[in-house]
Amino acid sequence: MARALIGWVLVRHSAAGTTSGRIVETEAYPVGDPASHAFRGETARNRVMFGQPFHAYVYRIYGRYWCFNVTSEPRGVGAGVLVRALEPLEGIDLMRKRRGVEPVRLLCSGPARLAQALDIDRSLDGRDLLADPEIELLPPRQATGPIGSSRRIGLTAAAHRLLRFYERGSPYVSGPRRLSR
DNA sequence: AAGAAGATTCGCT
DNA sequence: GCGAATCTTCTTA
Repeated sequence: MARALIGWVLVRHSAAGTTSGRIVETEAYPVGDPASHAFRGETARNRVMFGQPFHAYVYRIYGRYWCFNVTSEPRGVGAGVLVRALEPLEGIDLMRKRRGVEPVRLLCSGPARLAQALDIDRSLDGRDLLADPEIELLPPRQATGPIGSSRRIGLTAAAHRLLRFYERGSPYVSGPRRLSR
């Protein structure tokens, strides 16, 4: 599913306006993965991961940022996909205002950056991404380019597995340019 | 009740 | 490349 989500469009409707972007980078956190928040069972934080698929799992990281995930398994099974980067589509000036930076390439190229650009926080945790009025996930509108995979970023546990997926050559992928090749 | 670690980003060297 | 920022969550005592 992490691979399949490349090219889908994440749309955020808020009072300030609409922002959206094409998903160009994801990471999978499957069942049995020691790096997954769901690995040690259900808790107050990760409870959404054990609910229905295609719902938003939003958590705080390092005390200052938010990360957005798409749940991926049926009720009772804890797993999800971290959305790591978007190619900005709508609301670019609003994203600039929220992020405090100008270059389009820096607006959504990282999990916490895209959450800030789309004003995603804990209030969206648990939302149905196929039916919610404020945040929605739409199928690809255009052809998706070739997809690459690599080890995941920033992890200590199970870092060797090829569970990161990205659109090859996209300038909107997180990290240094080599990560998009 | 206290402490350590964390799916990151940014600024400075 | 390195360290700080900053706080929630989970683990251990």
